Amino acid sequence: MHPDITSKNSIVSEFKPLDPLLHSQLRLAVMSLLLSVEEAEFTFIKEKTESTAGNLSVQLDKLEKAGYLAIEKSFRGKRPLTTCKITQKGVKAFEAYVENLKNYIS
Amino acid sequence: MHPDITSKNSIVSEFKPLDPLLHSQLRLAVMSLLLSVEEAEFTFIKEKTESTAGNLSVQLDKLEKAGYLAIEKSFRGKRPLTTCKITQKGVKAFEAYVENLKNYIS
DNA sequence: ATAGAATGGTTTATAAAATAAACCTATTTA
DNA sequence: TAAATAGGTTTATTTTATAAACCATTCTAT
Repeated sequence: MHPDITSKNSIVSEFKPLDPLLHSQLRLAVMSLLLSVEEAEFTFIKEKTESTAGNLSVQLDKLEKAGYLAIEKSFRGKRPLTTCKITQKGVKAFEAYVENLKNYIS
Repeated sequence: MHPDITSKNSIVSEFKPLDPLLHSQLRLAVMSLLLSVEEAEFTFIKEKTESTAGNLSVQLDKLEKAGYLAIEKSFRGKRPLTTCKITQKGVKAFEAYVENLKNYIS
């Protein structure tokens, strides 16, 4: 990792792009939550993030499609149960996001 | 500031809403930049943030309308010159944003 | 047994945002 | 004097975020 020497700039770490998938309040909250618990049910996430079911459903889909979450659908007794876990890819992405973000807020 | 005791929650600082005006890559970069230099020209900001003029123009307007920036239009020689400063309100908002954000990323 | 409420979501529609493209006026350069 | 450059603004387009409506099943109370 040698320093960045371009015609424009000799300093690294200006404002690097922030992963748009993570730069969203609800998705970021979901990822943050799942980093701390490693597994959570839909309704639990919904309560903790104070989101609506519809919004959460959409955002979980996006995170899953990006490979940041693994989502399992099963049943608890007779009722549907959606369980979410963060993936290693998700952890990496989150960490990178935080690193980049620091250059904006420090 | 006593602890938050509601029917829902006895813990403060879950995921507080993030000021949508600041939770935007370009606007956040602009604010960050202006916090460090306290005054900057349009073209300087444009270069540092690697934004297009159109996008920057729109975002500066929003920040000004929110009272986060003071924008002065003048001339340097014969050419138009737009100069931007962060306001106290802007500083406060930025600080609050960062405080809230920390609960998401720590 | 059955009407109504609750659970656990998904799908679709709407509003808001971000971004890019097109444009404008004046100025400088060839 | 035509073309390029500076310094932007305005408008149009694409993405996002969010809310509203919906769906299937399951409980609950009568």
